[in-house]
Parts: sequence; structure tokens; C-alpha cells
Amino acid sequence: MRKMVDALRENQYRITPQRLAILKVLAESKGHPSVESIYEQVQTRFPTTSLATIYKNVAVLRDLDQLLELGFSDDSNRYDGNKPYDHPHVVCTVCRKILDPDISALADMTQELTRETGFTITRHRLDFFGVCPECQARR
Amino acid sequence: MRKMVDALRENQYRITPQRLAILKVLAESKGHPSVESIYEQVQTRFPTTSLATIYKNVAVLRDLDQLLELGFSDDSNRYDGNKPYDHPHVVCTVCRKILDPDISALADMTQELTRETGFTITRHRLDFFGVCPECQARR
DNA sequence: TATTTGTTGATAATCATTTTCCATAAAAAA
DNA sequence: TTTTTTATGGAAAATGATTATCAACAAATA
Repeated sequence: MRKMVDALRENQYRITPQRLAILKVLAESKGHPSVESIYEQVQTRFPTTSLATIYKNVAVLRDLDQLLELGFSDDSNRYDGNKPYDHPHVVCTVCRKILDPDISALADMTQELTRETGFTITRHRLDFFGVCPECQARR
Repeated sequence: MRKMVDALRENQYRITPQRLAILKVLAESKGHPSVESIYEQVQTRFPTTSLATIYKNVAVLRDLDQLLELGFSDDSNRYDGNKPYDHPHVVCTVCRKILDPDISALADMTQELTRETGFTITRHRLDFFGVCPECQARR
């Protein structure tokens, strides 16, 4: 949250109430909200907020590396403002919940890949898909 | 190729020249072609082939688990008819080339995740992004 | 061969998300 | 305060890969 505000300031972006509200939603969200979800939460404080504003600000934060954008192939984007760097996810295919599991082995993999393939690896994406315990119980 | 034909037969799909041409492109492609790329290759043999036909057949093969569909968040789909099961990829962000690196540790990860999170993991997706040696040299 | 059923090809329609537009409002600078 | 610059809101438009449509065609079946 503080870091995000600083990043905005450093880049001459103005600190507006809407921006603060968006930052707050992102900082307080322990999940991985969608644009729509951020929109709904911001609207509880600022009922006139526009979807366009959310999109514009999410893009700004993403470009400032303050936000990890998780794009899925079905055009559903989700955001993580608490860990704005690549990390693995476990996605429930029923309720769309997303968790951050602890997996350490990835750094090693990247190094090994660089050696094996000659690629300069800059990013990665590791997602596991399945059904969460809650959704399993609901059957 | 043989396996794909069998799968089609077993499911009462007819073996048409266009289908065979698509299968051939998929089987012979060592890369990860896009629909557009399959289309272009099939057209060299069947100039009147329609894009719709490619889409329909790719969907059939995907549903028969004969084809791995790699959807990226920018709406670019790529296909692998040689290894129609989840496996890691290294993607060059410049030329869009895709390689299959050897990474074994994934099965263990899935097991560990099941234990940790209670999820029933059915699929995964591991992509590394970077620049391939050829594109690095071209700078 | 005649009949039935599945497939193709060409084009139009779709779809939801994301962008664009611009007048208004608000923040920073002078 | 006044001026300048940037952000917002509301609606409309774009986006563009994929899907639907359907007449014409081809493969399987009787």
C-alpha cells in the first residue's frame, strides 16, 4: 500500500481518492480479485466510480510493477497487489478461488533452464488446476 | 498420427482428406503451431480449405485428448499433437518459438500440493518466458 | 444405387473485456 | 487565486479470435 503510493508519486501520478480506494482494495484483498470484483468493492465507498477508472488504474499499477496480472486463456484476468512478482498458483476450477502454495524449487528450475536452453528467462508462470476441498464437499 | 486416426474412428468421426491433412501437419510439426499456421500448411495441399474447418477439427482432437491446447492470455492459442498432455514450455517472447524442456520435478509438486491444500489437482501449466539464443544474437 | 448422415467452405454473427472518447471535475503549479 | 495539467465518469465503440449458420458436398450404410 505504502509502496504503491510511493511508486505513484515517484512517477508523477496524482494521488486521488479513487486511486487510494483501489490501492486499499488491492492491499487488503488476500485473494486474487478480478477487475469486476475491485470495481464492486470500490463502489461501496465511491458509488459513482467507473469501470474505466478501474481499468486505467490497474494498468498503471501493472506497468509500475506494483501488481501481478494473471491472465487466463478464457479472458479472465485476476490481480495480486500483495505479491507483485511471479509465483505459483492453485486455481479451483469450480469456484475460481486462487491460492498461493509454497513451492521453492522454481528458482533452481530457471537456472537449469538457462543452462540447458540458452534462453534468458525473465518470467514464468506455474498454475495448478483442480477442485478445492470446499467444492469437493459440495458435491 | 495413427493414434489420432484411431481415436477419430473409435468415436465415429469420418476420415476425410482435410482431416488427414490436419493430422499430418500436427504430427509432423515439431513446434507448437497456431490455428493460423495449421491453416496455412493445410492450404498448400487443399487450397480451398476454410479456417472454420481447422477450428472444428482442432476442437474435435482437443476433446478427444489427442491435442494439447496451450491458451495464452493474449488470445493466442498454440497446439501440440505430439505430446497431448500437460508439460512445461519455454516460450520466446520475441519470435514466439516454444520448446519442451525436460523437467521432472512436477509430479512430486502435484503430490505435495494435494497434501498441503486438499485440492484435487487435475491439470497444471508451467511456462517460462524469455528470449531464445537466436533472438538474443539478432540484437 | 439410393438414402442417410456427417463434413466442408464461406461468410456472418458473437462475445465479453477492454479502450476510446470527451466533457467535467479535481489536483498541482504558478 | 488563477492557470495548467491530469484524472474521472459515462457511454459508446473496438477488438479479433472463435463459433454459428447453412447450402453444397462427400462418406458410410442399406
